[in-house]
Amino acid sequence: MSLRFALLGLLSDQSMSGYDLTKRFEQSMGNVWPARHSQIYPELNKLNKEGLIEIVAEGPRGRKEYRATEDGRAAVHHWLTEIPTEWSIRSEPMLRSFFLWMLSPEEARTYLRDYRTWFQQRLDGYNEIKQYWTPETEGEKASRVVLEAGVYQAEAAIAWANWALEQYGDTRDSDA
Amino acid sequence: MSLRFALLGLLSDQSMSGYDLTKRFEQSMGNVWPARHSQIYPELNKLNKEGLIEIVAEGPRGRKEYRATEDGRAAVHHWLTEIPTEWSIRSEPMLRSFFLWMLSPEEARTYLRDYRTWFQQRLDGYNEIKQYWTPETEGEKASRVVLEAGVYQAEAAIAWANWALEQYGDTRDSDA
DNA sequence: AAGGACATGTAAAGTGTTACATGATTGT
DNA sequence: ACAATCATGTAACACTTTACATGTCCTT
Repeated sequence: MSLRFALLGLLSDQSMSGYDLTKRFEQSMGNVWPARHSQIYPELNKLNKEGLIEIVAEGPRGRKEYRATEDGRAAVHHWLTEIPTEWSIRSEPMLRSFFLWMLSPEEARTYLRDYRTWFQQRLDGYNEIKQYWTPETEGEKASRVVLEAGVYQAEAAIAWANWALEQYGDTRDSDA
Repeated sequence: MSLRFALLGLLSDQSMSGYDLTKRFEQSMGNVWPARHSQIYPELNKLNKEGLIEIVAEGPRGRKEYRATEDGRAAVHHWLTEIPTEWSIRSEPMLRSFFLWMLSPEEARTYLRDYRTWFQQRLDGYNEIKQYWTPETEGEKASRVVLEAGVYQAEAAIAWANWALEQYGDTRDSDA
């Protein structure tokens, strides 16, 4: 169900095509809710048939630009306020960490350094965006708040990786 | 693919039945990779047929206790060292946060307070476990390291929620 | 004129959830 | 005896990924 509300929410803020939405998922949105174009396009057609979104413009190459209807925005509001949040998350990096005991200490440290590096790059990317991006729409202002969550999470992930590296016998601070 | 390695990893540390594994997922493992018994039992039968796990004991009510074979442990090692990690995660709470601009400030604050409360309860639970649980097997020692990741992340989530509450006009520190 | 980006779609396979289904054992 | 827990399984449906499929427009 979440994908449809993700699309409705994005189309409540700005009108966009499926192609634009796909890029959005590849960039920011996919960090918390991945989706491919093969899932997005059929869902848009469903939402359109249900009257939750409407076509506001057509462009070259069959491009269709959608925006959420009043019903669509109401559906997002209902979801946010009445439908209980699914709190549990799915994280393969953390799943893998449960099994670090099956690796040699050196292999485990390699994993933890990769983990740290990945989040460090995220963090660098987020800070870059913070520096050069000025949110304009209401949706972008909220995205800016979520971006900050990414910063907090990445910093926590890096701090944990450093702590875990000590547990796995890392004394140096290589690749920090 | 991840579920099979989660099961193989758990059964590399301790022999367990599908029922035991299901409880494991309801407790610790499900925090990072949820799974129900209806997914676990068929996967165990597949792993058994493939020779990656074997039955070590049978008990009352058709209980079957499994453990990973040498091949099974090798499969986990291969996964951890050779198969690239899927870094992106799936988090409905963060997805919802993208759309807080569609709520009234008071509704947004309610969501953020619920968010903070949920992570605070997680954190309390984690600290409780840290206090009374002494890891014994190698797998449990690694789980202890992952538990610490939960602590870091919950603390970061709470810190972010407090920051976000300020953005959404919260001055008091209610429900902290 | 050619390559890359734009643009949309479907089909098949794989993964995950909910609901259905059954029965044995243990503790009170 | 009854209730709770233990214990396993399947079926239908929903969601997600990968692969297939097609064609247009823009820039150099």
